[in-house]
Amino acid sequence: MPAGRSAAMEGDYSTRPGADTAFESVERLCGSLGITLTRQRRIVLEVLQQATDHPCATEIRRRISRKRRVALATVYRTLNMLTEAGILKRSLFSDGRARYEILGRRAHPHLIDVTTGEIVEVDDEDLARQIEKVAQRLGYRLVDFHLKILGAGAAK
Amino acid sequence: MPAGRSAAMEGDYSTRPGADTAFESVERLCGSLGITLTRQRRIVLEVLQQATDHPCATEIRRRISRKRRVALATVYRTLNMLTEAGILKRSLFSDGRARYEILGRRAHPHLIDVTTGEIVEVDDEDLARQIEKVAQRLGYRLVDFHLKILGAGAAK
DNA sequence: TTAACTGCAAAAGGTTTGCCCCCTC
DNA sequence: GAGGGGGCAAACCTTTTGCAGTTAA
Repeated sequence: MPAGRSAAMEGDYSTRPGADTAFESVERLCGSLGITLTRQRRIVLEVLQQATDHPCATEIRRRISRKRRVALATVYRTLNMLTEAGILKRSLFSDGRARYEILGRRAHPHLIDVTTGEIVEVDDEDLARQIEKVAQRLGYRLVDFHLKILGAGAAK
Repeated sequence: MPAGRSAAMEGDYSTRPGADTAFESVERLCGSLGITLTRQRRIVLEVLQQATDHPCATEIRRRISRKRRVALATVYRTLNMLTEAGILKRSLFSDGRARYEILGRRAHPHLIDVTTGEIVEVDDEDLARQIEKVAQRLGYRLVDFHLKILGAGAAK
C-alpha cells in the first residue's frame, strides 16, 4: 500500500478556484442527460468538486460523513452512474481501488512518485496531441487516455 | 465487463517467435536474482512466454490446467514475486483484474478498443521519449509508464 | 534438518446486488 | 399506486494469508 498520501488523507483538501461555476455546469449536464440530481448524488458531486486529489469511494464517503450521511452502496451506485454518463472519470491505481474525478477538462497524465506514492497531475498539450496522433495512425478515434508516469523523486 | 476477448479467451494463443531464447534469458535472470525456479514457477513463466496477450491470474491458471496443475495461490505468489523482482509487469485494466506480461522490452502503450475491448500493443519511440522528457521536466527520473489509449474502432 | 515452497481453505477488501422501505408524481 | 432512489446486509470476485504437509538444499 502506498505510503505518503498524508495531506489529502487527513482531510484538509482545499477548494478548487472556480468550483461553483463548474458545479453549475455539471448540474446542467446531468439535467440534459436525464439524471435526477438527488440529495445524495449532489453530495457526492460536491465532494468531487471540492477535491484536488482523486478520492476513492470509501474516501468520498469519509469526507461526506463529517456532516451528512450517505450509504456506501449509494456512493458506488452514484459513481457508476455518473461514470457511465461520462461525467466522472474512473482511474485504477495500483492499490486496487478505483479513484474518481470530475471529467471537467481534457484527459491528463498522472505522475506517480514511486518513492512516496504521491500523485501529481500533469498538463502537457504536446503529449496529449501526440497520443491522439498515435491513435489516429492506428485507425482509431481517440476517446480518452490514461497515462501514469512512474517516476523516482529527484529528492536527495 | 469487457465484451470481446473471444479469440484469446478460447485458448488459441500462439507462440511468439524467439520464445525459447527469451525464456533462457529469463531463466538466467532469475538465477542471478537468487530466485529458485521451481516446477510451478517455470510453468507460470512458460504460459506468459507463450502468451501474445496479457492474461490475468485466473486466466494463467486456466491455461496451465489443460495439462498440469498449480494452485491459484501459488500462481498469485509467483506473479507477485516475479513482479517485485522486475521480471514481470503488472497492468490494471478496467475489469478490475491485474494482467501480466514479461518485462522483456521497453514500456509500451496499450490501445484499447472501447467497442470490442480488444487490447493492441503500441510501439512508438517518439512517444516514449516525450513521456521521459515530461518526467524529467517535473524533476523525476522515469521509472516506467502505463499508457492506455482508449479508442473507438474505425470499423463501420 | 532446516528453510523454502505448495496446496487448501479461510479471510480480506473493494464492489455489486437483492430486498424492502420511503418518497414523489 | 407505480416507479425510482436509498439503506442495509448479504453476496461476489479477486487477491492475500494461515497452516500443515512436501520438497529440496
